[in-house]
Amino acid sequence: MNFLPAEEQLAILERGVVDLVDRNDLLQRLQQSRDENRPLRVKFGIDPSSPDIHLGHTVPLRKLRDFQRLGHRVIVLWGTATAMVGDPTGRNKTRPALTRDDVEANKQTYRAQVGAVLDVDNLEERENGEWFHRQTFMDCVALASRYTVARMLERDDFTKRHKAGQPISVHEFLYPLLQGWDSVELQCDVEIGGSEQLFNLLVGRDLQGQAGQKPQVCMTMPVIEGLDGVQKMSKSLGNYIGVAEAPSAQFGKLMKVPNELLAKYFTLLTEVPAARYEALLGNPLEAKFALADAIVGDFHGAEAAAAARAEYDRVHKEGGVPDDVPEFTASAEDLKDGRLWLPAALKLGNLASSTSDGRRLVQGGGVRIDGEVQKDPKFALAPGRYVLQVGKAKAARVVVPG
RNA sequence: GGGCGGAUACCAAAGCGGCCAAAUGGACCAGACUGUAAAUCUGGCGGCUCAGCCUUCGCAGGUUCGAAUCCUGCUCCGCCCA
Repeated sequence: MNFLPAEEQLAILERGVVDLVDRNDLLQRLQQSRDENRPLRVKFGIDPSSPDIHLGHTVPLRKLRDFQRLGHRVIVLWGTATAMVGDPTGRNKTRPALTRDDVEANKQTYRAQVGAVLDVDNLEERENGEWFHRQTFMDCVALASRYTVARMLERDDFTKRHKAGQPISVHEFLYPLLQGWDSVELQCDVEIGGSEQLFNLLVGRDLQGQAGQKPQVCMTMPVIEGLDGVQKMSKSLGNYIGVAEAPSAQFGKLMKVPNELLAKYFTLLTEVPAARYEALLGNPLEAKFALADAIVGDFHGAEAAAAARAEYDRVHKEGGVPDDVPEFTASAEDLKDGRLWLPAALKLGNLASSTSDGRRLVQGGGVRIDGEVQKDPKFALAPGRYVLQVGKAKAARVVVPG
């Protein structure tokens, strides 16, 4: 492996980074790694606590890919043990307890999706269950003795909760220690995490130092906001863009990203050089097309991206009907007098959550049949084939049997 | 262990015997305006072929012509003291 000069590597690795503890240390290690022709060990922990990954997760994954491309050793650490503890960072609600089976199942789906960013053939995969599942309670006590309450309380969210009189469970103090211990077990040179993870990453440094290892470099990446532009991207908030989603779905969602977030999305989710996208930002619409092109192209290829764009244009510019409209056929018992009541059709096609909802949408003028607005809630479809649309993005094809 | 307070729709939060499917705000959905987004305005936001009806206000009973509102028990949660 021929490593690039350390400074060049650093320039690539620094893009988009929030915290880097510490920069000089990283530079030196890169230098040393090059001199000794030894790749750095770079850890990223994933708790398989939810089954899907979205663009937010890809931010650190992309950083790992940078490391991977530069010839370093990327370790994906599956938090099979920690997922069961639950990371309290930034949460005000207790996570639902996961079973080992849940964790394993989530891990498998995650894994497939991680491949969308990382070269999975060139990856060290580990699980912290390897060591934590076999340790005893006394090991846990020993680990807990390595850190003080005062230091734990330094963590921002602990401080806040403590001051606000909100409860902090004892096991929540354990989480950073477990995560930090992973770094000791794996002898990491670098650990990557979201910016809210900084404290946890720093605990790893301390524990490594105590264990006689050279403390790891900590690198944190920004947490990206989702489509609402306010809250961090997350599946449960419904403001996410999934890695596994279809090209047209991703494209459509990317076009809904708030303008203010464009620069951030470009930096963190694409490789478009800063000079290029900054020039584009003057025209947010064009910039957004470029963004969607880049990202969809990344996951699905340039051709699929172009097709998604063409479809987007057709639907949004010309008021056309999307491709791949799901089709469903009404059954005899859905019909009344041989016709299908429109609100019922909307419900059947998942365009409305209930017939009441469907009725309201119709009355509100949000429903089109073959492109024509139909505002009569009593309207019923005669036998035939129709395209039903609710708003711009939602559509379904219905077949009413004759 | 003792004392006090609370549980209302997706969230927050009014309501405290009929005028309550339940104020208000946020989120969300649709419409207008924009070829993106934002801002603004409008409508909607339990279910039902719906000018009407049905099921909701932690859970289970009860009092009343009538309960989200009163009573009893239960569950859960928060705060304070120890």
